[in-house]
Amino acid sequence: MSSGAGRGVGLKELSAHLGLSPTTVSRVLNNAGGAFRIAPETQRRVKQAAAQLKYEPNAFARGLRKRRSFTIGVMVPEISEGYAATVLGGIEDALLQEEFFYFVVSHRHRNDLLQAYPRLLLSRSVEGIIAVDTPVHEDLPVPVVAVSGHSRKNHVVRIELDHLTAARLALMHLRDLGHRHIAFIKGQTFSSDTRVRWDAIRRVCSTLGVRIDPNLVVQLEGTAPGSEPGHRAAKELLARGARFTAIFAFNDASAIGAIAALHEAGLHVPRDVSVVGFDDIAAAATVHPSLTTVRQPLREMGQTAASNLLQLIRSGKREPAQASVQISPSFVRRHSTAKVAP
Amino acid sequence: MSSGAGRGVGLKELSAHLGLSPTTVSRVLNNAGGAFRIAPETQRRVKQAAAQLKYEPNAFARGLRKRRSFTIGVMVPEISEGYAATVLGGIEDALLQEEFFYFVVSHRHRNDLLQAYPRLLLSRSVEGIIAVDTPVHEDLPVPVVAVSGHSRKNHVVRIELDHLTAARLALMHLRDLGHRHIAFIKGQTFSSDTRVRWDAIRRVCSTLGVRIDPNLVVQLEGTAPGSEPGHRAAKELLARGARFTAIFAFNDASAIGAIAALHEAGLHVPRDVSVVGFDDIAAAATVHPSLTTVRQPLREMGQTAASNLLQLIRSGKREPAQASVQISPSFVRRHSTAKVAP
DNA sequence: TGCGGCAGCGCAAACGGTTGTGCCACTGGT
DNA sequence: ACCAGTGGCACAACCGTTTGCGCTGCCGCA
Repeated sequence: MSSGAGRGVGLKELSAHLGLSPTTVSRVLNNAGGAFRIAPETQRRVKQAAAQLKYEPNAFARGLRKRRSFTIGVMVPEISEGYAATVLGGIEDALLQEEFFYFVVSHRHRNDLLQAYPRLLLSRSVEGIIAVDTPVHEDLPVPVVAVSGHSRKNHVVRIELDHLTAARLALMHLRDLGHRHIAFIKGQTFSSDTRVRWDAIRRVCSTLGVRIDPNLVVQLEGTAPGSEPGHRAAKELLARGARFTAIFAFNDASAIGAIAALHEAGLHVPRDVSVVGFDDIAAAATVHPSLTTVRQPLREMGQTAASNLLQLIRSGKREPAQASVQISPSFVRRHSTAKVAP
Repeated sequence: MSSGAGRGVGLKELSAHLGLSPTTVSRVLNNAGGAFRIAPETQRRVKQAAAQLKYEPNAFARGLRKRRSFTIGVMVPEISEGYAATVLGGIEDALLQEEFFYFVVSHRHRNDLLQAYPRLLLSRSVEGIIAVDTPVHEDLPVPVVAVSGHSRKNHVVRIELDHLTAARLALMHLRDLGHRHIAFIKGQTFSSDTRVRWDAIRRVCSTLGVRIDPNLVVQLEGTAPGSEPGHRAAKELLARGARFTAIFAFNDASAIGAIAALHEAGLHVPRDVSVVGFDDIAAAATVHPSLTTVRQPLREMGQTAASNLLQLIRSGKREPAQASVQISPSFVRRHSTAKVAP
């Protein structure tokens, strides 16, 4: 009854208990002690009492007054998918040591949610937003960092893979193994990485002198998750009858589907056809044969996104120092690629 | 300049724009209109202006006054792992239609974080907590729902798989295929499901008349993620030299590792040995041979957890109506099991 | 004409902290 | 003995919404 009906002790109770004003207690606990000349002995008493009574400042009141929430919002297509979850892991790494929390929302490509969520997040007073593989339409009053979202907005920092290096890693590997007839599985049109990754492949191919046969290029179709679209794409490739000794797939899931299709056609991987994936998802190491792939350091991309956002928040400026941060892919050689048969 | 330095319009600006008091506007927007006799025409004007000026109430001020946050906290071991991410997807399904947001924290089995996070979440005024595969030590002043957390706390609602049915599905399948010598891979001691799942297996075995040979029981060891612990466990099993025709693994990851070990030993799956996994992770469908497994409906478990928590929050009582909610597993038959050779 | 009643709205005090400014007492210099 | 300077703390306004209560008219009834 004495300490009120609310949960925990408030600044009122604490200061009454100490015989001080809320002002003084607040100043001590916020370390305004230096600037505001509170007696060292008083500071000691205050801190001790706060610890003893387990005082926790009310986040609402503090946020209201200071106009800070120490919270950011993260928009992802779907949290349950490995891509987003891994990036979130990296985001969390960077945030929690700075005492920041985050809200996550999955828009599932629904347009109404894509419109509504930024506003809802803002009404929750987030201090910044990270958009993971998500387009940002509106101009927002807080800093925004995009991971793999190729937004044209010029005040949005983009964290993106160095696709040129990625393409080079895969294609040089295949070239060094002797492959000359390489087939490509492009991503679905709605996927934000499709275009930029394909552009990179074309540029690297022309640099390396690798010819791209239009007859050896297929595209993933449909929104089905997993390996099914890749399976279909590879079947179409086989149906065309053109000769090829290697496939560079858009991602690991489609590479796995392609391998299944090759097996069904009586072809052996990697003896008859080598396959290179992209992403290095968990399954890449466990499928048979294990997948040679270009690894996207998703966790690191999340970390980079979060620390960049925190920097923008601290600086108080919405305008970033640099509009884009490139992340380097690495190459994971496993057992789905081999020297081309003589 | 006119609308203030703050972000977005506030109740002040909106009411000034309308020539009304903040009181009236607030009442209309909160639908206290019926009780508080606001003219229908006025209500219309208010709502229209609010929509037009994109007014969003400040969550801090509202939370401060109403002592509600419309936010819950979710504790998981590690957000980037598929298990947690899938459960989170279900949680989100149930929360967002109720206008609730959630904070996620990953404790990574670190004891200091396990202690600190509940307090931190509370200081953010969460109205409830969902603990996913996470022990809850303290007695918290908000409702708590545990997913696969074998907590003894009696005021915590547990959402748990019906392990008895799960064991029955797998063991009846193996029995019907003719298997009599079944090996078991138990989970790591720190995993919360290990004990309860093993208990279920023992009970079902005795019901079905299946003998458990202690020499055919091994245990996962180490915190390494992925299939490595299962690989080691299966090697030990083989080293013991006892005859078996099937393995029931603790989870899909260890089943995949076990299959690799069997292959290395020159055994064919499923011709020589059948393998049943648990969970139905994404990789289960893509490994070779694809994995017969007991599917845990993780997303549904997340949904159930969230809607139960919301109910507790609404009721204002911390004490649940029922201490435990059982979720039914299903059985996914793929290609890692076959009839025992005659 | 007087008055009760109600429809329609506003006043001001919360909620729990932070912060610009002011007040008091003491100290030391001259 | 007087005043300036400073150390140590408190006053009160403020952040943006909600909410108990009260105020103003106008209408109807006697």
